[in-house]
Amino acid sequence: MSRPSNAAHVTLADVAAHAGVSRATASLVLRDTGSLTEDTRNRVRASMNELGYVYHRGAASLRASRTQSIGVIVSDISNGFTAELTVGLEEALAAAGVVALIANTLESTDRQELLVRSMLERQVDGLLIIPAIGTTRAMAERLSTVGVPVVIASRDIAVPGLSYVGIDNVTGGSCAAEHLLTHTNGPVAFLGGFTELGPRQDRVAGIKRALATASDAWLEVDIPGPPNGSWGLETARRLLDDGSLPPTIICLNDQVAFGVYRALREARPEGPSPVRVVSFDDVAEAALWEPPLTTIAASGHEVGVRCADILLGRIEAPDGPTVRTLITPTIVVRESCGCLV
Amino acid sequence: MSRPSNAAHVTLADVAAHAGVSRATASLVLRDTGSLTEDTRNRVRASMNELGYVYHRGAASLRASRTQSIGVIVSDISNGFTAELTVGLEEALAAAGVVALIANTLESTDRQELLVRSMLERQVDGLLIIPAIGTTRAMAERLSTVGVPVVIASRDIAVPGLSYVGIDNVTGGSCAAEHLLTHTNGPVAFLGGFTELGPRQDRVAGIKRALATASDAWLEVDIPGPPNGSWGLETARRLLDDGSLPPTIICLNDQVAFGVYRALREARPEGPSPVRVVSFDDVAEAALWEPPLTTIAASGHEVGVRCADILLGRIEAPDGPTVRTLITPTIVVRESCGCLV
DNA sequence: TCGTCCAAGTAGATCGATCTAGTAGAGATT
DNA sequence: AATCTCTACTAGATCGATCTACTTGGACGA
Repeated sequence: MSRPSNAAHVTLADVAAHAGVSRATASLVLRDTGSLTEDTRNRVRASMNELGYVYHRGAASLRASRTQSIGVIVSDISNGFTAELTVGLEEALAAAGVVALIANTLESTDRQELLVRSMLERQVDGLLIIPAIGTTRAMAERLSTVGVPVVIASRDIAVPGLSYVGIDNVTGGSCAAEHLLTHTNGPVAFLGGFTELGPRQDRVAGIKRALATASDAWLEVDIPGPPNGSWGLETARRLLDDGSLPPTIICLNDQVAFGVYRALREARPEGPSPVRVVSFDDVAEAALWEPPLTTIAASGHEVGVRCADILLGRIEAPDGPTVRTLITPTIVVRESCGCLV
Repeated sequence: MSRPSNAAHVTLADVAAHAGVSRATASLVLRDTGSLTEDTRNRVRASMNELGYVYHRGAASLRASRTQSIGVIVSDISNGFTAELTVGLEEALAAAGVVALIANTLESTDRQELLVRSMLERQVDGLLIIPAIGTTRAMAERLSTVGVPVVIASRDIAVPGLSYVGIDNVTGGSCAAEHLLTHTNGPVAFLGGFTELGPRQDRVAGIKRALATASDAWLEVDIPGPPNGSWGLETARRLLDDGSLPPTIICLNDQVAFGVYRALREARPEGPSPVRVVSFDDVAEAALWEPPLTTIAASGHEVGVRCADILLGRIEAPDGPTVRTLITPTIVVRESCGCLV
């Protein structure tokens, strides 16, 4: 190979000199614009390959208006829904030749502010944020003045100037409750989720709305908590000890439901419990669980694609309107709700 | 608020003028170097705040050697181990003031090449890559000439000039098999994983090594496949139909094990099967599963931290040696292996 | 033959920070 | 008094691409 890898740094000027054209012409080749003969383009491209030229986007961003990148700041990438969202986003952005640069706040608002700064320093063309817990309205308002389009995902903070894409959790919640009402009644529990976040608030609101239509069912237990299996396990254990766990349970997500089932098995090792459980998310394990979980599925992928569409649109037309989109979830009926047994 | 948000763009020159100093001085304040009075620093910082100055890293990267960012290119961010790895990495980098820019190849080598390019165009100070399936040695060799330190994680491609951090899967495999040998014998199955990837190769190697020490146990079934639950379910169904599923099963990961258990439940709805299963990863659901999974746990977090250390070290000392680190996994004994029942 | 138009390409200023090579002035040393 | 050192600060070149405003040479119409 004739890779001149010891040359400190190959610039467009080097390429231009090698190809016998001016820097301006080489630049036109890079951006596939201007009127140049195909022969010139090929010669320049050949020189780029031969010299191992690497585009210097920082230098370009001094004059060009776009960097073909958007910043993605998520609260927790290890959350399955979030991961799925970024995949949908990246797929949709790839078609437009835009790269997503992802970073994690780990639910720290300090880190969130730092990452927003950092992304803006890198001249991203747009910003997608899943706000960390504790993000205040003031912080969100500041985002509307950063100079690039911003989309908030998953956790709603309604602020003028910011677009929002999320799941219609009110419908999700009522959907869960309505399904249970078709074949059960009595006290209902809702377990998990942080009260300061939209998803829990909306799901509970939807559940209450649905239960209000029935005279013989009511939300008796409503306990907030972390959205994971170990919290679900501990909490269900405690309620079982008290004898205060209703036989109808709606869990914030599948993870909490897994924990609840573990507690039920500990309490009754001899066989399945007669509880009815509905949860949210439909992670991969939900279908494999014993019993297979009835769960409210929402497509993170779809949310991601929608975010990409909005961002690309607003980058194209910065004065366009901000958008609010809710993706409607669907119920996946399996066995945990009790109706197929 | 006195936010002059309509000003097109605030530059260091504007800040300097506002604070009554030169651009050079303002730059020294930014970088916290040089000898300046505390009074001058404060005055400049006040001007930055007042004018809403945003650092332009692209411009800086024309002259400065560092961008305080490293590119992270992963094959699939929705994989729990990968997500955990990025979290460890980001935590360790944050302490050094370095930002990780993460992107997903979705297991496409084309996209991988594109993302490597894109990261280099952005002048990242280092690169962490979990190679996509199908990454050739030639591709990896090209990575050693990119001019910044590169660390390969998880999927080993031994190439001079590249560092590697991964899990000691040979030990993991032999550990799984040795544990099973303490209370079972006969035919063993290994299910899942792509043959072209190191993790499967190494785990099988470790298993074979351990089984070789026993006269009454052997690897009878060895089927590669995607590392997910639905493949595990289908494959176990097929083997059960054939009557060729050994009662001792090692699964590539917990997901595959979940699928296998689903198939077992379908086949014997009346109660638990007498199989012994060990898998890898110890995802959150493993402890909640019925039966709780015995699994080989490896810390993605630890791998991420180690990668950060190596990258930061090599950025500091570019001529330092490349490093190869293996993190030793540990077995988490629960009930699926049959020994606690 | 002249003027116009167009395709193909270029020179040089420019973006915003950083770096080099200084300067001015105060205090210490001989 | 002359020299040296040190602190605090600065002018101007510079990084690598892009953009504006040209030039050049040929084709075409009248």
